[in-house]
Amino acid sequence: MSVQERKQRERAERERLIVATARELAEQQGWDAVTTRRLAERIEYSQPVLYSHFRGKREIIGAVALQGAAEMAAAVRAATSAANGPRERVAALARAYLDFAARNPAVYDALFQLDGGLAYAREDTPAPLKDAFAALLESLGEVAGDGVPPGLFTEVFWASLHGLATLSRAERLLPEDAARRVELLVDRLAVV
Amino acid sequence: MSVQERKQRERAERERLIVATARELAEQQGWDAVTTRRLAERIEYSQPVLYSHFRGKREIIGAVALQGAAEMAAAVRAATSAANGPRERVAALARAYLDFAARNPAVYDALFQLDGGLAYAREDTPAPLKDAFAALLESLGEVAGDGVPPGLFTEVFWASLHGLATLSRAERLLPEDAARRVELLVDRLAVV
DNA sequence: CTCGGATCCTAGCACCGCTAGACAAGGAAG
DNA sequence: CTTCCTTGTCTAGCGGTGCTAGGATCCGAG
Repeated sequence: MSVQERKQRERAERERLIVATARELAEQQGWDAVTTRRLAERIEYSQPVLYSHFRGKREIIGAVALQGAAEMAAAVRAATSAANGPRERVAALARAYLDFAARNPAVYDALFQLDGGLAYAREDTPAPLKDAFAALLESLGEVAGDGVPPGLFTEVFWASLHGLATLSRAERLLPEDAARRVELLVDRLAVV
Repeated sequence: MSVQERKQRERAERERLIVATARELAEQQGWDAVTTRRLAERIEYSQPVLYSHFRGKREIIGAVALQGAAEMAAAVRAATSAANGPRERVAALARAYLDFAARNPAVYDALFQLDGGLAYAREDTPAPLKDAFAALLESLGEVAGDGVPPGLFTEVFWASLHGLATLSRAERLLPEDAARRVELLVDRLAVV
């Protein structure tokens, strides 16, 4: 039995290697550069090995996305728990979110721009995604304002952050005003 | 000379055909289905003809984007000019923007999701793009609030709309709350 | 020691964006 | 009228993509 266990362990280890390598490659050269050939070469296996772990490239993107969702949730919680008062907590959340998106563009793309084959905003949404949304909701819910459902408010605030994240990275906004945009957004949206 | 003029006219006409066909194909089956082969087949010319009009696929996307920018600007202006009062004008703008994005997903992608080789938020930004931003600014500037630069406010409001547009189309938001999200956004961001 | 299943690789498919080079049409020059 | 040359278009092909069929090899079980 021990032999099978070892093999399973090795298999899981290789799967981690695939995901980590895909993420690394995407972060270095963009997702376009993550081809099955290059990925296979980097992990020092042949292409078909990838398909024994994942159905296809899409699932690999999805795996990176799930990893990223967990990290983003952690980053957001770390930032909010270090802040005092609802207003400052929301500002910290916004900064942490945008900072995560800017520092991990490939992961952010995997989460929200590319098709990783994941279901969002549904019952069968994977746990890490639900939890990332929950992390936002924890701090945003307390500034939703009277009569506004926390979930609805979180969706709006999140969408605004997402818009800022994607448009500024695509160089469609003036780069020098980034901080002031966040200030304005928090000031207006959050009810304190 | 008349012969050359006729040829120029025919050339311009064919270029319009290429852009229109690319847009149509993208709207029907998504941009992934817009391959140079399929596009060439649809316009009943061979592939290289495309490259005598555009540098490559990216430039074709850019051409669709410019066309879309003009239409979006017109749609936004039509909606705002029919509304009374700043608050209602902004609400009409938001609805028109999101409606345009929902009705023309491929064009919206060409504008803001894909790489069409266009420069944004710069001096050499093509006129239609500048004008589309101007169309937003005309109505949003009057609700920026004291001490907030209209351009900055427009960027934030636009980013929020963009976030709502992309996330809802990617099915990352609850579909039934679309209208309430817009209400909330306008209520909070606009100073009336 | 042999057998059989698991594991992995080579080779290849159909498609992609893009381009070199052949070829035909048509006006200009002799 | 013939020749030439430009202009326009096409066929064919290059190197790449995601993905897979089928053969080889390894290794534990009996």
